[in-house]
Amino acid sequence: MRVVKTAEERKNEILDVAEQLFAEKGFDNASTNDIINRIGIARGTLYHHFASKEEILDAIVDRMTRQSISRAAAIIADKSIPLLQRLSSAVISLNINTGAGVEVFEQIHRPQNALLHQKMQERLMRGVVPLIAKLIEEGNADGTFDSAYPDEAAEMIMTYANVAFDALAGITPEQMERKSRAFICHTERILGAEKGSLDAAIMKIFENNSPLQ
Amino acid sequence: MRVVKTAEERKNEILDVAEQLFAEKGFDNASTNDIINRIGIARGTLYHHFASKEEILDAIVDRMTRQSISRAAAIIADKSIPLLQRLSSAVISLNINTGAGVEVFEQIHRPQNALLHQKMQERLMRGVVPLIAKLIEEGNADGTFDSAYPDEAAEMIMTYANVAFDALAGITPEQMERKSRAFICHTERILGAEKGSLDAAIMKIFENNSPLQ
DNA sequence: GACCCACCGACAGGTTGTCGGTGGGTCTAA
DNA sequence: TTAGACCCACCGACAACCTGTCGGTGGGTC
Repeated sequence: MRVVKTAEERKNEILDVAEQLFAEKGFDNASTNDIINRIGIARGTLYHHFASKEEILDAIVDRMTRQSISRAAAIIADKSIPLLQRLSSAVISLNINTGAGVEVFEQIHRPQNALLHQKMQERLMRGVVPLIAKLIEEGNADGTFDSAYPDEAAEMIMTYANVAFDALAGITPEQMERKSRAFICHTERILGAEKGSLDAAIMKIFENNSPLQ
Repeated sequence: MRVVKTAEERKNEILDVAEQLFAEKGFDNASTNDIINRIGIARGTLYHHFASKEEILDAIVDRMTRQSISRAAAIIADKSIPLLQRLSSAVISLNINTGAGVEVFEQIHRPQNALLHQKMQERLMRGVVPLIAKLIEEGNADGTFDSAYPDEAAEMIMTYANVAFDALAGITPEQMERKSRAFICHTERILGAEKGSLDAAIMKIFENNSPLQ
């Protein structure tokens, strides 16, 4: 029996299942047959809504990053929060949670998902770096920071955050602690912030019970 | 007429052609048929020497990175060269030339080669970061640097160098200049080196006519 | 009752990896 | 010096997938 849905409804259904499958098996190993079988639609239906498998991937990346970026943008724009706390919250929000569930997020970093990972990183970077750079300029103006290269500083900080806090598999809490401390220290230095100032801001975030969103 | 070669000879032949093809068309778009046709061997021959297409990719990554890493290691170990110059030379040598020709190197960053790129980066990082970290410790001891986290500092610097100096396509010389200056400035800050000290060291390298090797 | 568009599924043309068999080169023994 | 045995690089047909195409169909709406 043929089930008809609106294009948008069906598209989202396809993206949901594809996201699941790409996370489970990797982009290369998950086939379009897997997708249509799990949904129960025909081959032609899938290709009626998406021109190619890669277009499905792009749509997923779009969906996943859009949410993260707009959340970070909201944090950054909220001038009622102290500058250093806005910076920390934004960076943390991007790396703790990328919009999807944790299992999905964990699987992204397997070699089979290199393409997905690269596309997500590129998209995230393109969206967030300019926002962070603005924040750094704000800090330059009020004396919190002393950075001659706000854009490049933002790029370096975000790049490292993205890459370094990727492969968390099999890391001990002590290693994680050290890694985080090092990241904070280096970020302070890059921005020319007072030593310990960022660290203090982060502490304050975690004192409030809602570190994110 | 059947041509017989030693296993090693044939393996290298396969890797040479595969490297060419992956660079030309990308890992996904270059098929094993392309490889065997260009060489003029049968399907079975290729799979007699390599268990899978991915194993071929791994072997190529291995070959390409091994050379770069050992060159950087040689520079770093040469204590007759001033510390700051060793650091600069090593980092530059890794990013200017990754062992292969320029055309090959340029193609690595296209989306189709995400897997190759990721594998190369991981391998390069794993090989080089410990060496740079040792160098930083050396600088800590003699007062050139002041770094509480040598490993993480090395990781951050190398990560950014790898990622940032990847997508050079369509960048103007001015942008490149600015990007490089920013990178040098941030590296000095991360390492706690005196301002301008790294910059001076790099200038000296380029005064001698042989900046690399 | 006509029209639109989501849906269908067979099919073409490609892919990777397998497997039983073959023959060139070498080593040994008569 | 020659005959034979053996090893292993080589072969190519084949199975089992894969992605993307296309002419056709029917449910819902106007």
